[in-house]
Amino acid sequence: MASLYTPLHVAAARAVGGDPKVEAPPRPELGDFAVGCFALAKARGTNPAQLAKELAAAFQPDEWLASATAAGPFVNFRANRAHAFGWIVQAALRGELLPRTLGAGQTICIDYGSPNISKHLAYHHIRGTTIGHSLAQSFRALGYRVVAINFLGDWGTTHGMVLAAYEKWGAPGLTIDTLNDLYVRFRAEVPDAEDQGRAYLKRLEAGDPQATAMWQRFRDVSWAEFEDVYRILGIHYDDLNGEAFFWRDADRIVDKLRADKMLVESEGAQVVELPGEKTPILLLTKDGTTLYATRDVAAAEFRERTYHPTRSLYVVDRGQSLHFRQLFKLLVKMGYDWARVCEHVPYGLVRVGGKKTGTRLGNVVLMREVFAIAEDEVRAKIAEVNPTLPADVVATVARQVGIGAVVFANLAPQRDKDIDFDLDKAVSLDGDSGPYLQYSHARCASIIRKANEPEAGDIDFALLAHDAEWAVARKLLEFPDAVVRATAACEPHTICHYLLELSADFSRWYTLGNSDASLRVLVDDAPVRRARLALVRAVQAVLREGLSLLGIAAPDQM
RNA sequence: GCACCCAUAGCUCAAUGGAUAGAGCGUUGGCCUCCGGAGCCAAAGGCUACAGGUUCGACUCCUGUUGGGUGCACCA
Repeated sequence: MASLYTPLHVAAARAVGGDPKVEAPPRPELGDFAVGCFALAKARGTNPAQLAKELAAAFQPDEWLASATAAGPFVNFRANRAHAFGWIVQAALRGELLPRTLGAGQTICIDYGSPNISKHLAYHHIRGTTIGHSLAQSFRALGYRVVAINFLGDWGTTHGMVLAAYEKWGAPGLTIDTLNDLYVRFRAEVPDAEDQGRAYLKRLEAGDPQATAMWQRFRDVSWAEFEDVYRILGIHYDDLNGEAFFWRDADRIVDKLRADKMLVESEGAQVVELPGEKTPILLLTKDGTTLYATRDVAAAEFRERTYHPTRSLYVVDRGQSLHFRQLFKLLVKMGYDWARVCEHVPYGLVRVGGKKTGTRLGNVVLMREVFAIAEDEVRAKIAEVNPTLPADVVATVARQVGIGAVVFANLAPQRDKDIDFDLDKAVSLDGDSGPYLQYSHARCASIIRKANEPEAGDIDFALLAHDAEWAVARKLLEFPDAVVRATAACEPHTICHYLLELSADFSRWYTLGNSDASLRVLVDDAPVRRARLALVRAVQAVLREGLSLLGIAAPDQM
């Protein structure tokens, strides 16, 4: 089950036999594909270095691979470049580098974003939102059916508190700012805020029409603002059933647990003891109001019943690990064997000043503020380096590139890493950044614009003789592996780093033309120009799709 | 107290158990009468927190220690 998504990888594996891993050698001068002979030698009871030597000696060149050499326990293969170029460019242009049917017939539920209503979208929300969106895009690209779920936090004691605060003080117009302020003030000034919140929740769960109408308005106001942000980020949700959609299931769930003798009363609340857990999981308060665990059970049942997913992902910060571990154990205890498809996909905190942020902690940085600053940075940069860009293009590009910078900065580190919020870094346009990828793409587009010639039918790829050109093509071959690994491990950052490498290889090749005009793409020699242009088109296609998998736009100029 | 996560260049981060641990930022020095310099090249910078273990091979897996972060019943 090695990662063999191209005919060249398959050829290398076949030359060795068995089911080997085909990887890139650490240095290109060693070859294009490497296969370690450790496992095979062990199976045959021979020495890996000796086996590698024999395999290299027995190697017969084919249309894909030109030669094989043994290097210690590795066999290194060199591609038949001219033939490989043709396949790579064609596959890239047709969008066939990725295994498009890998996920055929499989459904992936992804719960991500899922903010609380009546509260700001803070900067730290961007982490889970962008990770989830990138995973959704990547699974879709591989042919999985994806259900993007926004499990809106629109029920519970918190919202009882906002309603109670509104009743107490009112608000100067209903916006998410005024609602957020109500919540913060209520917690700060009312000693028994939580009790009052629960009392109001009880009214909601009893069907109080006034309370329900008010709650609905708060939800609508909140969603309108969230939707604006999702539009900017290019996110579309398939399922918007928030917590409020599920609280009515609590009675049925509790009754079932009681009938199955799992429910225990502890300190007046309804709980379930879980194997291996010191603290039980709470289902109902002593007032009888529902708790999030109960609503999560209902939501999990709904997702299984409605979508029957092969994987059901919860992209939620690491702070909720314990909750999800308990939730999944509860599902198992309830006899749901489908609970094994549920996975918590945790990510590290976005810290400010080394500390966790939160509405209650009062140290939130707003997402829209960071976006605005990023856009300003881009506008300033454009004024400096590309002053002739038309004003309407500037407006669009400033947003695309500004957002690209912020999104990339959040996707590039591994999920588990905590991130310290650093404004300069989040909006950086230089170095390993979203704008660098976008810039590489825009350069490709610029060359193609300037060439102004149709994609030629007959291309002699043997004319691409420079190592820098081959390095680019070789890197294109790694695109499928980067995307498959991203989905398998739920780690979008593998795509980020792949695209940085591709852009770097492209830029290196491109820059050769600065000192040696014969190495430029747009040379007078028509056959050479056509071949190089085809390679540029292939790079552009992969950059564009790769960026889309990250949820980042790919403007043609910037 | 218990649990989970993290520790790699001055800083921010990479590295499917494999070959000489790589980028960016910052520092120093180069490269466009330009196919877009938001770029490229080069130099300098490492006992991969520490100590053991597993194996042909460990930044990667296991155990312990230290340091930091986050959770641990009526918030979500």
